[in-house]
Amino acid sequence: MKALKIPEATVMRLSVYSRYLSQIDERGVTTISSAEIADDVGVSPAQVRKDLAYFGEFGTRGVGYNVKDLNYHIIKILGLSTSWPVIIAGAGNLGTALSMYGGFRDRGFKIVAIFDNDEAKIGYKLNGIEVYPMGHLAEVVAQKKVKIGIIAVPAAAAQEVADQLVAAKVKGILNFAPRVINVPDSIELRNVDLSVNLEILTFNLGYKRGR
Amino acid sequence: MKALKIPEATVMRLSVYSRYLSQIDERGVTTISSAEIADDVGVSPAQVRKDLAYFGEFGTRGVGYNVKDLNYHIIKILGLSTSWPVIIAGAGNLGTALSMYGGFRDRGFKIVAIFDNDEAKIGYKLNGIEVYPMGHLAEVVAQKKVKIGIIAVPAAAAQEVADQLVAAKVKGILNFAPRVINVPDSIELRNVDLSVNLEILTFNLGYKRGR
DNA sequence: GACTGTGAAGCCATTCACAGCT
DNA sequence: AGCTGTGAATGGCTTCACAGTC
Repeated sequence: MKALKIPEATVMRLSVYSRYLSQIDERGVTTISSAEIADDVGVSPAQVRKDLAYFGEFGTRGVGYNVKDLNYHIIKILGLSTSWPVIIAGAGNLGTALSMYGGFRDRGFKIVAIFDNDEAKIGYKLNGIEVYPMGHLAEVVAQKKVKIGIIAVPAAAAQEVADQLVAAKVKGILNFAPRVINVPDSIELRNVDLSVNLEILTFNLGYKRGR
Repeated sequence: MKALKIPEATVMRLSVYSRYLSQIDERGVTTISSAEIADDVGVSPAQVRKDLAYFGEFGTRGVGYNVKDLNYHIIKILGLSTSWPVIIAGAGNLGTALSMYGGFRDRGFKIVAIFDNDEAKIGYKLNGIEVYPMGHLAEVVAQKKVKIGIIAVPAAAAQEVADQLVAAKVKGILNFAPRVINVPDSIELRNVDLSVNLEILTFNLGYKRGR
């Protein structure tokens, strides 16, 4: 149970399991089996058990898992036991939507500031979060101990903003701009290209007729 | 070149290659090698060639690939040669952001309608796209020959909206609500959970110190 | 000489199947 | 009896290495 290499797919599923456990916890379910989890989130029962086995033993043989307890452990594994301050670069539609997105808040992320170059937007509050000029980025990151930055600017500005985030010493970047950006290896970069997902959909619709 | 099983990872990368090729095409680059593509998008050269090999031979040995030509073929493979009419369920922040997202339009997707239950929003135009009441969903889908629906409603309403999309006979659904939803096997469903991506980031920040 | 296309090898993730608990 | 935890087997994706072509 040491820090072996954890497949990224496993981490992704843990995140999904956790949200699922929160759901059923709200409904008052106290115990659940790997088979039920698997069924509801769409994976195999062995997969669920293997994923958890990377991190320890959380179940009871013959019984299953305690919902609250398992969720607590997964949240801890994912590093979500403490709240993460996050900033968003770009106060356009996507940046605004992300700043109001409940799914972040529910999971321990707190958007502490938004940055934009548009004079007209600066100083205003979006959903209670102040919009600062891009020039203040490094200052706010340092002051609020921000480790994660979200890029929600147009593709053309993405690399420049990424450079500023790196200079401001964030540790991780979530990039929503549909552009390949470069950062040092020491920075965790994840790209969320929204149209990639639509394109996989169109590919599948056209291609796998016989499944 | 029959319809073998294509790895989803391959399709995802093709989408990325295509966007990358569009980028360098704009800069006037006419020829490119698998090594350069690989380097810039962050995969191995052999990977690039294998991905393309599933669909044919698009390069010239000793030379490389013609940028425009290769991009044309990938776009065709992804099913993007013709424009896809798409609808969005949910006129909240996320729905609005998605309706204005340039990344969709650039790739051949056309948002033709938005649906919401909020009386106040109905009839208005968001970025030139009319907002209809949810009740009109099936009608608009049929009339505009919509094959793809995007779910951008709160988690609590996601399953109900999914059911309506299925009833309206869309073929594919892109779900942005952070909730597990169920649809018949014949429907292509893809989930984009925005916080999953942040959570993989926090996991990596906490876990893989020694990489 | 340079770079693609591809069988073979290697590696990693998922599934199987059963021992181990409760 | 039921369900977890896990070594072994399987399957699939990625990398290697080189033959083929320009």
